[in-house]
Amino acid sequence: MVTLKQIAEELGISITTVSKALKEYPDVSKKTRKLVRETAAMLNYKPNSFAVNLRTKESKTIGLIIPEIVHHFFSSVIKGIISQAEKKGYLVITLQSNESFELERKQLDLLLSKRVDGILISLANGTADYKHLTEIIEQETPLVMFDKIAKIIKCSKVIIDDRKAAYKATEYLIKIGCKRIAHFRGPLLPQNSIDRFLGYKQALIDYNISYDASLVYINDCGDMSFEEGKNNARQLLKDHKDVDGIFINTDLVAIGAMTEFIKNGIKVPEDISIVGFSNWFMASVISPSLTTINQPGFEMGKKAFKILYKEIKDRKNNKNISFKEVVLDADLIVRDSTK
Amino acid sequence: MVTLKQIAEELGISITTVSKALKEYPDVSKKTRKLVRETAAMLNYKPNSFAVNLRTKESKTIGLIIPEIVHHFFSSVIKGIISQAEKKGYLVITLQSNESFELERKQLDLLLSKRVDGILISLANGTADYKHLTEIIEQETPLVMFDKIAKIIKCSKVIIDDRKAAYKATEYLIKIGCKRIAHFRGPLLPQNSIDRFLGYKQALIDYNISYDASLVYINDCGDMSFEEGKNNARQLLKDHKDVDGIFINTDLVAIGAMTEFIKNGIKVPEDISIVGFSNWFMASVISPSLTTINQPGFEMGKKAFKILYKEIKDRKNNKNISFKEVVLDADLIVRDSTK
DNA sequence: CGATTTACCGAAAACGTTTTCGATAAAGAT
DNA sequence: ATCTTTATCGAAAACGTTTTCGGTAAATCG
Repeated sequence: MVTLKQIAEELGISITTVSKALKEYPDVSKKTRKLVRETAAMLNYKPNSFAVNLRTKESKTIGLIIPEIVHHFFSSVIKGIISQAEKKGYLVITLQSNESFELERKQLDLLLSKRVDGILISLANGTADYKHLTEIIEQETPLVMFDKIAKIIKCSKVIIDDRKAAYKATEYLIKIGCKRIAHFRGPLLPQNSIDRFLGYKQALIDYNISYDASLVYINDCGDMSFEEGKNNARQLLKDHKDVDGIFINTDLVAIGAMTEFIKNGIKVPEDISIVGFSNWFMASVISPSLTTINQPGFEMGKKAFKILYKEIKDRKNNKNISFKEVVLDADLIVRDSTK
Repeated sequence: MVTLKQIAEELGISITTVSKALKEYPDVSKKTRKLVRETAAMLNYKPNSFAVNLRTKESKTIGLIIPEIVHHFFSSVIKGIISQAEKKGYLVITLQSNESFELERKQLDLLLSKRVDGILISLANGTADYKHLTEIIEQETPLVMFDKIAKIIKCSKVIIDDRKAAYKATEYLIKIGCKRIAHFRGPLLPQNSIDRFLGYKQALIDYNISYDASLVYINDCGDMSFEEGKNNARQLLKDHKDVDGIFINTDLVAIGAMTEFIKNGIKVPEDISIVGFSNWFMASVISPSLTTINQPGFEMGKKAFKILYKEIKDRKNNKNISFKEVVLDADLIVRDSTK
């Protein structure tokens, strides 16, 4: 591997001058600058990033922790982050927490010891203790959270308004005439599930429909989502034959449920209207196509990186940083699963 | 950030001894070793990886280039790679080529200038020029290719036997009694599409069914896969009403096609048997469930990293490395879309 | 008791860059 | 001719490790 030293020796000048020539310093003559550039190109010189990192104390690398890679929404986010990072000359190291708090903490430690310039994270479902996050902030490593966040933590965040989106979904069901509306919700812990549930509940209340806890079914939204959807649908048919609308936490669960309804001779949307959540691409493709909330993963990833980038830059220039909280639009997309 | 120097000063000993104590060198007494460990823990010392990298000339980081992140198969591969890399203390930087040759080359350059310890790559569809790959090998950076590979390049590879798998799929259609078997193939370039087509053709020949080029339809397998499946199915119904079996390059296309058949009153599998490729998780979930070839993405990722890891280690110890070519099993999974 | 081994420690070089600060020579000003 | 400015360059320190190579003191041996 060719170094500055070798270029310097080749030309009989100092390392300093070579370095400066390559970095457009004003105190090196046009002639030597040209000369240096040419021989650098000739020798196929590439700066040793290890040395640059050590010297400049930054690696132009950020860390990313997500709960699960094999997931349409999260892989969209990753794509958004990487595409935006690339534009700014940053690379991204991806790790996954597998929805485990312990792993999440470990991965965070890993990233810190690698001294990434900043960290993007979407929390695991189980994360309720935030010490590992506050430590990062105290260490002055820029941190921005997205989608699955902890509201208490003082850092930038980019999210959708889950509550509002759920409200919109439920409100739509009400407006098309549904009287008895069930909800398949996610796990008890992540804020998103809670917010979606609260949005659902609020809409009912605002439109004078009494809230009935027995109409709320829980699922994990894990690997077995589709099956869970089917199971919940089956159970619902037993418990409440009068339900005419369901707002479901996740598209895949919704599709599972819809499949089960159709299999049992229940017509969608004639007998039951269904609204999902995510706008997973299969939602537009199945039959009947699924009315759902669009969760803009790609945009979320882009925005999250942009904010992180600004914080990294500001920190570098000793500007005081102010935390941002961006709420992305999550629109209702009406399709054929609602009448 | 606390350094070796600070620990040394705290204890009134040399940096050397601190470093050695932390790394279990034999020539430091139990007492000082204990002392050093304790104060290091107390001060929350973390080695500066930039300095370590520079000194040891390795970053414990590998690069990964894939054509597309938002894709079930590839995200499974990523997951396999990351999970395995983590076990060995490696982090992975992910980039995507977006199926563009130009981008692929650029990303490769990026990784090289970051001096990753090794590179994993799955080629873009358009890649036909391999200079950028041979350059890496000449630079002695370990490289292993997976799934979408270039056979000519001298490096380790992990793949499935696309041809054999396609043969199995087609053979199965023949054995269950299909007489007129169509094929929806992928683009002309990547070796996988070619091999799957060749496997299809070979099976026909071996079982004395004449190959009819008009029964082969092409699709891009891009974002519009589902639509392509529908379109091809529609076209097939116009052109060849006598077809009773189809082997389709990708599950999503297959599902699109199946949807279209069912919509037009063609019964699957009674009228037409369909075999897909990938074993995308929706394949088991739709109705009728899809017979398909299982493409083991997670295992492929794990295996690819394992091989890369060995090459990195061998290179470090100046052992001569021998390239491996691992062919993973890709079994036929029989479900309800074939009679 | 002298010689040799053993146990423990530290000085210093090296990795390759960036950046500060001085030095020199040429050019310009008076 | 002297003084000041400008243009151009390089020495050297620093970033924080790792590792080689001696060196000293204590322990062991004959």
